[in-house]
Amino acid sequence: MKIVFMGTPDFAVPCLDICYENHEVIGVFTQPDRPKGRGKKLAAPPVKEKALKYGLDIYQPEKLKTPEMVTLLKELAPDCIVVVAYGQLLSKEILDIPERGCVNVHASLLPKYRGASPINWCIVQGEKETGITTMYMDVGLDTGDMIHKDVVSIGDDMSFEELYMALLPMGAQVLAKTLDAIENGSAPRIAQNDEESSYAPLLNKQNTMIDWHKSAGQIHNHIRGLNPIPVALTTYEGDRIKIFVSELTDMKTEQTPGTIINVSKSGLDVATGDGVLRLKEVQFPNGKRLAVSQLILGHNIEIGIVLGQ
RNA sequence: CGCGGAAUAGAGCAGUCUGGUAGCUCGUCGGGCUCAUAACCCGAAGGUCAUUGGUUCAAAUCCUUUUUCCGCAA
Repeated sequence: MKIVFMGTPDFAVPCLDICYENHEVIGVFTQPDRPKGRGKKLAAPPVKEKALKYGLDIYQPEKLKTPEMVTLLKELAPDCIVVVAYGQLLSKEILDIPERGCVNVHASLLPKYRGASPINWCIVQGEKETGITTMYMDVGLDTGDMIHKDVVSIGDDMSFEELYMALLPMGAQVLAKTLDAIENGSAPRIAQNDEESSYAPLLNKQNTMIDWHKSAGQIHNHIRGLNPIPVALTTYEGDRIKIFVSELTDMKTEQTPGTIINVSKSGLDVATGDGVLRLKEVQFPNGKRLAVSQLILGHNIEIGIVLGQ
């Protein structure tokens, strides 16, 4: 099939590989280069880097919903448009262009966790399993009819990073299966049950701060679901510190939530709204990400200090 | 040149403001204690104080060049 591929971050790259290997990619759409990092350096999205290696035609429109882009896509005349974490919505006009429809790869078991950060939210909410869903796109946000679904289980201490690495190749596998089915006309159309849907909003600075009044289990999920991006935050004596890894304990306490009740090589034991959570890996300002056993060699962490104040 | 911070032993840090003997906690090595140990005791090795130039009798410390790293903001 002739495919137009739309995608931007790392997660979309293996999907581009699959399209390139099994089909004819006649155009790649990705977000424009943006100033990134500390200086102001212009950085190309990962999908663009890979498309350049393949020598594919690259388009980076600021806005996709323009008459020029619609005309361009009509001229390209793809059989199918594949969208993976592109970052822009497609209008009805564009959705109607490819004869075999527009396919989206989404990193959750739809209709749950529609939206921008499904992988993070699955862990934060303590889900036991998640997966990849492919669907025919419609004008809604991740609301189209589903095609294929693959499931992966989530371990109790699995971090976002680990789950992400598991889903990365899976996305490409499911996409490959889906494209084959579309090509030979055997792709199902399974409507989503909106009653069961939930939404995974983009994570921002507001919801990365740890609320120590929650239970140890909830905070543990929060920390591992945000590790390493965008990472759970709290404060220590006014300094913002990042928390990467935590561990559940059997301990109980009546201390104010956030209070450091013990410091050892094993970690920082912190009181929560329900139970005690042991912090294993943290990062202080100007410092590197450190295991607590390393941290306490040079930092004097005082018992009794209350985090998050 | 978006804003700010940092670079000191293998690791994590103090010392810099106020220039004057290179320090702490770990780790490593040797020895001791112990039924034994990641525990405890004694001892040792290990630094061109990131880099360039300057000021000074004297620079980790003050001024300056470059590089790298971190946080914020995007």
